[in-house]
Order: sequence, then structure tokens, then C-alpha cells
Amino acid sequence: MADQHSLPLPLPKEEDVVVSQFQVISLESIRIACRNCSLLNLCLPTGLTPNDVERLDGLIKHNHPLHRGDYLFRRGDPFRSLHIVKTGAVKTFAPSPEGGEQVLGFHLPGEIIGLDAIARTSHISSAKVLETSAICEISFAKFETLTAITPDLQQQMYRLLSLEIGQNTEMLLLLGRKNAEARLASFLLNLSQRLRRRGLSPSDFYLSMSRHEIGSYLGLAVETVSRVLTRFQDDKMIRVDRKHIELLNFSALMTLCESAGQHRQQQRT
Amino acid sequence: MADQHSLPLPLPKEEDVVVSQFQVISLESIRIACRNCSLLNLCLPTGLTPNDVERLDGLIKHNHPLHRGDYLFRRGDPFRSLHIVKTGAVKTFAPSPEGGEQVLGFHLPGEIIGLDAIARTSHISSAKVLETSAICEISFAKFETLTAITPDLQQQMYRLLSLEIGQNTEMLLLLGRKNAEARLASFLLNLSQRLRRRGLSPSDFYLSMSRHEIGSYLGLAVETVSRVLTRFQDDKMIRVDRKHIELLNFSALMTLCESAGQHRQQQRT
DNA sequence: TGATTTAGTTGATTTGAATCAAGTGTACGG
DNA sequence: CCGTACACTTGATTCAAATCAACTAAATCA
Repeated sequence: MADQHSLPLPLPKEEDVVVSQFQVISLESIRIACRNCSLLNLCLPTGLTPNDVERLDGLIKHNHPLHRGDYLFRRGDPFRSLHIVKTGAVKTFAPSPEGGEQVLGFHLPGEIIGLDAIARTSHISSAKVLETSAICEISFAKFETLTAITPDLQQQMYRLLSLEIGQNTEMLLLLGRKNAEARLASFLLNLSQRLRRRGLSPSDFYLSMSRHEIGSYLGLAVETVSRVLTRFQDDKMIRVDRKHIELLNFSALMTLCESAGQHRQQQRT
Repeated sequence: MADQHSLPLPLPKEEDVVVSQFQVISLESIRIACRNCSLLNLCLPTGLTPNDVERLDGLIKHNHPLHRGDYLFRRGDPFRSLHIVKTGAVKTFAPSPEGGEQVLGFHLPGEIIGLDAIARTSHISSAKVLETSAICEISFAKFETLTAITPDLQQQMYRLLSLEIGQNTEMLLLLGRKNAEARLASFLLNLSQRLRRRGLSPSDFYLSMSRHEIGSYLGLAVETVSRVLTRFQDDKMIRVDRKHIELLNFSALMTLCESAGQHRQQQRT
């Protein structure tokens, strides 16, 4: 899905793996663990001493790269480990009985997947790879034991769980109050910000998810997503070419986000 | 607010405090700490040894009862402690610049408030008391230190944070996919279930929040909340009299919840 | 390579819920 | 106890976004 957008980069060797549109890693390199990981400052090890990182590192299992459509886990699977996106992108979703999916989130490198299952014995959501991705896996039981003797790691874990809650809260605000334009604008700016933190361009990127998935995530119909993107382009706020997005006018997008949206404005309760 | 609905119970003494429509506690009793708390099996101490409970207990600060409209904290306040509802009810919300409020959650006894602020220095939401409530307060710094040397408590904390994430996820599903009827039905059943866990009637209860607050929480206009409740009553699924709610037909409500709602049904992505 | 499927766009129409507008009943302050 | 304010209800109207429908362009595959 991503391959056809590759910029002219050194051609991958046979044994190498294309993990995203901008990145090619050798099979050797996926064996590198936390202490050398480029996500050191985005991921679990953030703020840990080199010593602690090494111990954490010992728990991480590096699976073979997964490809578009592969599952990390399915709803109902027993919960045993957390998954961390190393490269690529993953979506989590709630499968509906009729075969449909409600997308719950898109996950970029350094983001942890499966936090909602800690309190349970099995997963309540499913996770699927959007583009070829390298995924770290960490046994939660072992991890929990390690955090019990590593205060910094425990603190970091609280931080991450809390961040997740805060992000969900923002999403509730978005779904509860914002109209279609504000939702799309928020979505694009959020993605942009997360890409920036990863050292990628915040204004020029490729979407690894379909319009349908975006719609599902934002509570909108595909047609609405399409129409609003076109409108944004007509208004010179963005440029769209299929999955390629360029953000041209950040402040206009931000203004849209803040506009209360759907309902003129919140009344006093 | 709750007082006028009180069932014929022994009249409270002058120094006593009415904390909810069904419960009157003496000022003395609010000094009772975790080890005697009726929420022992719903709250933080769940699964802890008596010894650990005692240590946790030492950190808990019991404030004076708060009354309707009192703030636990406001957005922007420095985050220092977690709050736990002991009796009563609390709402959390995101204040909007124009003075409006987007309700983020309603919190019953045993539920922890402020988990979204752990990763930050200040609160991102505000919390206000809906009816006279007793609130436990616990310094997060001290608590964190205690969890670092109490594996069971740490585990419980992970569990609670994860549960919160899972609940938010359900809310995302609700806001993203469900129509007005499904939202109200979910709301009523959710409340019912939480009351049952607390030993209260799951089918006959009083709402401590206004229609406006329900609407804000569910992403609906007040008028819609009112209309749907009336419709439910016409269909004999519930009986409503102001804040008094009786659930008459659980299975009908459950069926409504599951109906995909707004959109006929999710398509494959 | 051409055929078929799938993703995305665009337009027309419908519709569920918001908004606007009265009205009623309950709570509350003097 | 009365008057005012506020919470809630109910009806009429509007509107944003869903649905329906048709079409185009990619992607996939035989």
C-alpha cells in the first residue's frame, strides 16, 4: 500500500523489508532492542536510566514484520502481552457481529496497543496492521514484575495509561460536539502533530488508512469524509491526492477545530 | 436535590449529613477509613491484604462533605491528588470558553476521579459535585511511592487505569455509532448496572444529574433527551417522574442498545 | 493485457436530531 | 405564601449529514 509512494531511496536488498513509505530496514536491524531504538524517547523507555532500559529490553520480543491486513490480536484472544508499534501503522477496532468494524484508533511508531485489556483476561478490541509494520511484543506479566522493582518504569507506565485516558477524552469531546469539518480538521492536525514528534514532515504525509476507516473513526460516512476533504482543498487549506496529504494552512484548520461545530455553542448546564 | 425524594428513614440528627437519597451518615462515620469502608470491594483496596489496606488507609484524607455545585478541582488546577467518591455523585466536564460545559462522565461511589491528569502537571477537566457527597482524597505522590513497594496495589492501579480506558472506548462506540434512543438506553442500563454493583436497586433510582447534563454527556440536545425518555415511557420500557426512573423492560432496552443505530449498520472497511 | 473488483468522488434525496418557540410545572427566594 | 426563575416538556421548523445512486479511477487478478 505504501510502497508505490516511495521516494527515490536506495533499493532494498532482497532480505530487507520495506516497513513504511519512507523507511527501509534490514532484517538485522529489527533485532536491535530498546537501547538502540530510535523510539527511545517516545516509547516505554522514556526517562529510564540506561540500566533500566537494558532490563526492559530483555523482555521485548521482536516478531517478524507484519503486512497489511495481518492481525496483532482479535477480540476475544487471551490477553498476554502489550504490543508496541516500532515502524508502520496499526488500527484498533471493535468488530461488529455483521462483519463491520468501528475503528477505535490509529497507532504510530512508539505507541502501545492493548492497554484496554490489562484489566481483563481477553482483548475487547482487535488490532490490524495498516501497512507493513514491525511490532515489539512484551509479556505483560513479566513487564508488571519489572515495573514493581523499577519505580521509574512504573511511573512511566502510569503516565502512558493516563495519557491514553486523556486522549480518549479528547476524542469524546470531538464526537460529542464537533461537526464534520471540525472532526476532519482535528484528525489531520492530530496526525500532523504525531508525525512531527517522530521527526517526519507535519505538513506532507501519506495516509495509511482508507477514507472508510477515517469515517468510521470519526463517526462520519465515507461520502462525508470525501466531500469535506474536497471542500478543504477548494478552500486551499490542504492539497489532497488520493492518500497523499499536504497541509497548507494550519491556522485555518485550527480555527475550524475550535469552532464548537454541530451545535452553535454549548449552553450552560 | 436528593432530600425531597428520601424514603421514610430515621431522621438525620442535626450534626449528621445527608449524602444521598438513600443514605444518611454521621459525621463520625466519615472519619472511618478504607479498612471499614463499604467500598472496600469496589475501590482501590480491592484485592489487597488487610495490611496493605491499612497502609493505603494512612494516605487517605477525608474532607468535609461537599454540596451540590462544589468543585473538587477545576481545569488548570495543579494536579496533586486523586479523588474517590465515597458517597454521592460527581460529574467531570470540560468547560468551554463561553461558559458552557461538555460533560465527560458521572462518577458513583468507589470511582476514582483525576486519572487523566497523572501524565500532566495540571487538570485538563473540572469536577463538580452533583449531590451532597463525601470525597476521599489521596496524594498521588505518596500513593505512587506506596504502589512501588506494594505489588498488589500497583496491579490494582493498572487494572483501574485500564478499566477507565475500556470504558472510554465504549463511550466512543456509543458516540460514534449510536442514535439518540440507543444512547439513552445505554446510559440507563449502564447506570443501572453500576447501581446494582453498589447494592442499590438496578431498576428504581433517582438521577442526580439534569436532563441538560445527560444530553451534554451523550452528545444530544436537552429536548432530544426529554423526547426520547417520553417515548420510552410511552413504549412501557421505563417509567419517568422527574428525576425518578424505573426500568420496566430491560431486554427491550438492551435490544435498543445493540441496534447499530444512526447508520443502518456498519459496512466492511 | 483486459476484466473485474474495490476505493473514492460527486450529486440528489431523505431524515434524525438540532434549533427555534411556546408553554407548564417545580423549585426557590423573599 | 406568593412571585420569579429555572428545569423540563412538547410542537414546528430547519439543517447537517446519512443514505441512495451513479459514476470514475485505481488496484487486483485471471
